[in-house]
Amino acid sequence: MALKYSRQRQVISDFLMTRKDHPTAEVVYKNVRQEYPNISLGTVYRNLTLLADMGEIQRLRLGDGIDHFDADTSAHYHFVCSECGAVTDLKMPCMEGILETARKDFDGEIQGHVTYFYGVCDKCTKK
Amino acid sequence: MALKYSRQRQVISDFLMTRKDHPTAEVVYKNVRQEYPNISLGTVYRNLTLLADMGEIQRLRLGDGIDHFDADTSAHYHFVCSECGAVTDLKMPCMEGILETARKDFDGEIQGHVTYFYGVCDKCTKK
DNA sequence: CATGAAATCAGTAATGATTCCTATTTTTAA
DNA sequence: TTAAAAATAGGAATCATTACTGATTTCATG
Repeated sequence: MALKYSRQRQVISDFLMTRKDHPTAEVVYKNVRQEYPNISLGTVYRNLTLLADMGEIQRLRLGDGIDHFDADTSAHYHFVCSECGAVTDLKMPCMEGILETARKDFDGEIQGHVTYFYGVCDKCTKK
Repeated sequence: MALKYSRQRQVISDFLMTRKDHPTAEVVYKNVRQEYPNISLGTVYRNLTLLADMGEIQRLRLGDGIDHFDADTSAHYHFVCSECGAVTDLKMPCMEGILETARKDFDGEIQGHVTYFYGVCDKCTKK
């Protein structure tokens, strides 16, 4: 049960910290493999899940059916381009009080919320 | 290209209107099959997609990796129970101005947003 | 009413992201 | 040093969904 060090996990974590485009497991795999050719896709998935469970990274589910990962674990919102699929950070502040609003008239425990925005990104607009 | 009537699509649409629990394609399939035993799962998927594209129903992506469908196409928010997976409507008003906030400091066109809440539902809290 | 082109269907195969399995290798506490 | 626990590579399995195909249904037009 105790977590042991693993070179692979370190490399995955390091890689994710260099990226701000919220890559998928597949993208992580392809990139990490350049430095670590023998790593397997299963290992990438397992470690991404581990890191997310530990709270060291964030798993993003943005409606495209593919999980994206973000080394920035602070609360912030994302934008997804409907054309190219690019995911970018938004600079808007986290909505305070939204949970309070949701809790009104609701039986049960609301713990959090997920919000993301969609549309056409800058690059795709100019095409 | 012109849409033609189909009994199957009618039955699927009718069924969805009777439900307020946002069923998945599989659940729609199992229920519709009681009235229409020969319908195939592919037909259910195709028609749910068709209805969603026409704007007659809503496709919900709530982070559990399975699409849910909602005959209520008005803008409203949902709650997902992390324990039992149940999806329920929230009575809170749609957040106005959230798009305006998001558009600040962003190049590109923001068209909409997706928000859902998660936690433990009333029933699961009491177990 | 007849008819034929287009849409839809049932059934099944294929896809794609993700998870599971197993024999082997790595980590690390004692 | 060593042995138990954790992690790995590689591949098989899973599961939601989509694609394919030959047969059936719909419906505008004659």
